[in-house]
Amino acid sequence: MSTGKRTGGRSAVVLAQVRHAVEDLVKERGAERVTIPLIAERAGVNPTSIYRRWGDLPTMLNDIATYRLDPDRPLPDTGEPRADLVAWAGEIVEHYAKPVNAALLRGGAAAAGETESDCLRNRRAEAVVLASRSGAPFAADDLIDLVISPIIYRVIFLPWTLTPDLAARCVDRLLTQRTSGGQAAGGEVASEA
Amino acid sequence: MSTGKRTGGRSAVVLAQVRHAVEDLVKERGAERVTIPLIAERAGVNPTSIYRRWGDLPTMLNDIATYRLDPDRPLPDTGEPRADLVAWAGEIVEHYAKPVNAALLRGGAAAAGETESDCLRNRRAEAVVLASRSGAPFAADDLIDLVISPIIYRVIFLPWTLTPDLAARCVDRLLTQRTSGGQAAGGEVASEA
DNA sequence: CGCTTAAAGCAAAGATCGTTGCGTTAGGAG
DNA sequence: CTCCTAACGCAACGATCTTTGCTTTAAGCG
Repeated sequence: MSTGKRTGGRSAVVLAQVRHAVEDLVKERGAERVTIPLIAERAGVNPTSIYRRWGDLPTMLNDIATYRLDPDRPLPDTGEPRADLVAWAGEIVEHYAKPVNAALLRGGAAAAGETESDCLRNRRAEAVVLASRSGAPFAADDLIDLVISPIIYRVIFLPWTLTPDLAARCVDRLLTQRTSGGQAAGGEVASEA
Repeated sequence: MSTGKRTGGRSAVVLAQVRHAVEDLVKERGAERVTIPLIAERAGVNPTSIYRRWGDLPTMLNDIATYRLDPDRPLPDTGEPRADLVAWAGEIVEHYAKPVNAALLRGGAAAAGETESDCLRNRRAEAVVLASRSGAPFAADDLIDLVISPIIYRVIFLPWTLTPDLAARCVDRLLTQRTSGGQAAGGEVASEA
């Protein structure tokens, strides 16, 4: 009885149905107008199952928003830094350009705050990895301020301004900045990775 | 009967009490765990009044988050661009460094999306003004990407990394960036101002 | 100082949500 | 194949939340 948890079969099906329903409803009504009974009905699942698995709505939204883009997808690593960064940032833009994922992110934002376990923590962990590659002329904090932040801000508040070139624009700003003083300030933020 | 609306006296008092209650409760329970009856009780006001005035919770949260920092506060204008920008950005950082306002912002984020009437629209309008001052070597979009975004991102997801020098760091990045190609790309975003 | 009516209070009915106890289904190990 | 039990379904209850019709208060105007 190694784990005791059940991962396959019915559980997995229910989970998939619930995720699907959440995405649908969040897309068409906004994260704030979604309720658990609503999701359960759409998913063809009993509300009790949802309550037992997640406890409450913010938790569920944050959870689903977190594991949507990646379990352990590999970071681009062609040896060409700029290309890798653009590819990475582009993935994020592309992902959140879909209204479903944007709405989920907004829901996750509402649940963020005190704790570090918000739905973007994986992204920050990736930033730390990218910034620590040998020769990277920027710190993880720069990646957060210059690449992640603009993308996420636009996703949440100005989704209609998301363009395919946003990733490249941000990366270029990052790489052409004078590494003034800084670079020693990195890693203080996402130290959990 | 010029307007028909009532702005003074009791209405104003109720409004103030409600705002106060919302801020209290959002601070101590998080925007996601606040309900209208709860607010009404804390404010010493009848729930019906709130339902009638705002309709529902997301609307109210967004509304209160919007008009908290400024009706028509004047933008810094000393003639010294860098100082003005740092003062402006500093106001924003200082404002959202208070947990109350950060929590409200998260609630507003959840309600944002399709429409432009989110709780940061006034900030973007200010960015347009600042970018259009004669001689400003940046566009409104740069101000959004390099100053507003990093601040807001940290407020929502990494509030404990908000430091007093953040404003200056962002402004310096803005002013030392090579105005590469760009500067013609401004104003497409917050044209409502 | 009265009139008009926007906005708040009150109370009760209706809808929705979240919890809990118990029976049923089916994953996983032996 | 069989047993054990994690996870789901069902049903009923209690606790909120939301709406609605009516009454009361007081802002703004003549």
